Amino acid sequence: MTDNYHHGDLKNALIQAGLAILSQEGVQALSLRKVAKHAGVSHAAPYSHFTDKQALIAAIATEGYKKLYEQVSAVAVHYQADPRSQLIETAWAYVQFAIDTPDHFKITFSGIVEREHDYPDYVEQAQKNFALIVEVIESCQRQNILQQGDSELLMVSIWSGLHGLIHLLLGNQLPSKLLNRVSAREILLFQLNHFFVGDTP
Amino acid sequence: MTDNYHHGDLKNALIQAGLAILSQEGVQALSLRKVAKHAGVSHAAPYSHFTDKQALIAAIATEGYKKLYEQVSAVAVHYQADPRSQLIETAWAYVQFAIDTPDHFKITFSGIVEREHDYPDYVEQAQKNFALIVEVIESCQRQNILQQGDSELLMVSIWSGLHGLIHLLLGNQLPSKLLNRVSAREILLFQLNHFFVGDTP
DNA sequence: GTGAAATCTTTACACCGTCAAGTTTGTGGG
DNA sequence: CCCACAAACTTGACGGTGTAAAGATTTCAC
Repeated sequence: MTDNYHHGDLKNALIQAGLAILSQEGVQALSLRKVAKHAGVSHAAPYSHFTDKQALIAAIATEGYKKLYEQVSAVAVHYQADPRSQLIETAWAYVQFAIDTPDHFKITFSGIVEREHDYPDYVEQAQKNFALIVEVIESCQRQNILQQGDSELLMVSIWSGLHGLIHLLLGNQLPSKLLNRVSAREILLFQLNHFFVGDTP
Repeated sequence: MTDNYHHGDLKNALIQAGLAILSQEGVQALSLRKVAKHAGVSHAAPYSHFTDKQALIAAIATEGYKKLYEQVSAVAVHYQADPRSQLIETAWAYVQFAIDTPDHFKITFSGIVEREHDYPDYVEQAQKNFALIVEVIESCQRQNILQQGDSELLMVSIWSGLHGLIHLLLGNQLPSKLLNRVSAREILLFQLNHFFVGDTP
């Protein structure tokens, strides 16, 4: 083995290299050639494992969903006994993931998927995350902490608020005037409060 | 005048060319060279009017904010007498802008602005839009349709829901199962209802 | 062991952003 | 009037990018 051929687990190494570049130089700097160089491999080597740059991005995005699921589900288990805290803290886990690794978050939710059939792994992980949040919401509904009715509609509404907050935060589109006054967590709590029964305006 | 030099209003022509490419081929295909060719000009000509590709994008984004302001303020005036409808319809105008010209919307809200000082026009238009929505919300507060208190905090919460919904819509990240059941407008109304006083869960 | 399949390299091409130098055009001061 | 100067635009070049094709090397099934 000349150390040049048959890296061993290049596919995964490329994903990890992509993540490293993503966290060090941001999403703008993520290129196939740079990923390849970072993995110590020729610039066309990635094409043995990914049909496309899109495919690499999809794999990185899938990884993002997996990591997000780990963190969110851990929080969900921890607050199992208290559905209200469970909803708040799982939502907060989303925000934290976005703040900690903004570029990974951006890629994960950048909407790479035009045709869902192209990246089944990605779709699977997305649905898994979706289902997890729906479960949290349904457990809130069972305890009458959230209103009864279409849990997916409720989920999308709450999820939208979450995503919008993150998107505005990462895009520097919230007036710093406001951010000096209230923290991201306070905004999140303020948002969520409008959905809880009883805590209404 | 050989028709080659001194185009007349190249700066604006480049922005329009960018918008054309954006609507025809999407944000991925937007390149300086293609914009230049589309305007019938050499590939380096844009550098006489924009320091950067970023600067062109900022100009296009600024244009997006202007167009958005026109549409939203027109709706705001139309529903002046009814603050509740005013909030609903201005929010819906946002969603429509995003659905009608998704790539222009994406660029406008892609968070190009790292240093706010770089593109003062962009920041100005952003703040103008922000202020407009805050006004709508404050007029709702005056009529006790929305809760009293920090209007900017309230605005950011509602705005987050709006942006999140749009982001998930444009990113194809809402389950089609749900979208077959409820329309984007119904999701928006469902969201907004949680903020109105009296219409509480 | 041998041939086929998988993995990786090399080469090549078109496109991209950007810079430097040169060319053309409009303009204002003498 | 004209001419120097500034602004607007072209040309050419550089390094980087995605990706396709062809060749080299290794592994693996038979």
